[in-house]
Amino acid sequence: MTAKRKPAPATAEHAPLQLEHFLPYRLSILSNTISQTIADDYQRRYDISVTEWRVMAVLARFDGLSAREVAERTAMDKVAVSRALARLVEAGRVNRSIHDGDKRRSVLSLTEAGWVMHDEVAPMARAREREVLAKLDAEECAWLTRILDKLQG
Amino acid sequence: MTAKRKPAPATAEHAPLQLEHFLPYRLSILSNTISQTIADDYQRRYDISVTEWRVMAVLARFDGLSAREVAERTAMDKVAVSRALARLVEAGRVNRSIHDGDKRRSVLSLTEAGWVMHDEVAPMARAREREVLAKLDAEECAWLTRILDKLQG
DNA sequence: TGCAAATGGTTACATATGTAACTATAACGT
DNA sequence: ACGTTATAGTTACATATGTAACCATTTGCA
Repeated sequence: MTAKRKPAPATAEHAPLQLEHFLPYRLSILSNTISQTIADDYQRRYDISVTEWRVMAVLARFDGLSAREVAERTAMDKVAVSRALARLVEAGRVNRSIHDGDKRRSVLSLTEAGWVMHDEVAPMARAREREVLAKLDAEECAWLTRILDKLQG
Repeated sequence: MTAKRKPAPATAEHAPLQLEHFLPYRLSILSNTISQTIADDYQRRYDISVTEWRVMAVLARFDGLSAREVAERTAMDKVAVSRALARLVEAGRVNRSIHDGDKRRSVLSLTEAGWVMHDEVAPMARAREREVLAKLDAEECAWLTRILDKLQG
């Protein structure tokens, strides 16, 4: 029977990565787990994707943005935003009109239905975030914020 | 001209999320940025995806795993692993044979070519991780590890 | 003016990913 | 031994995402 789970003989020479201690890998797992947990709350119920929800969240805060501005604020690329908007407008959650002085730009805002959905989803999202952060004490929370700031800056 | 960038009038009642302070969102951006930076180092050069690289990294450490065991160790689902393996075997980077006592199982290991590539990519990945962590001081690094442990546990 | 370059946005294509159904083999209980 | 159930892995389909090419409009400047 073949040897199993035994480190490869050549380990020392080859210095393989230890994925479970490798920051990019750990972040990726953590991020996916958390985002998916939150998305599970609303994806089925409202038939909406994470990217669409992000667009709505931005429009809830900043009324009248153009698609490009939405892209900036969500860190999505313009194609992804265009697609999300197509679905959101189709579903009657976002209103799209044309900018007065520039016919290329759209002017975007949530519809009444969009607001209704937003007001149901936003508290759920916040609650999930609290659940995650509940695993940390106040000091750890503060460090986390600080660390994220430094890593992203 | 339409008002722009002004918070929506109904902000108070609707309590929109502030994406830039929302943990799941921040993690997602950070994780994607870092993973993509590393992937840029090898994707073009070796024509390999992040998932394929992860499979190779695991096989570099644990010789003779089955596909299911690879899936466990990479936190990928079995379909993703199956697809990654198909490409890796095709490209001559991974060797697949059948388990002695169980014809369902595969027995996987890196080929010589797989090792060569591994030995070029692994140091680059580690170097990128160091670049990221260089933004933090020793204390912050220690907290980050501790926080990730708690969030994932 | 008027024409090249830039910008906002969409479309088209290729590739990636998730879910469910499927095949083959093995394990289990009678 | 034998039918049921579980497991390893692949295939098929639908959906998502990234890249490049594209149209329309606007800007900059000769």
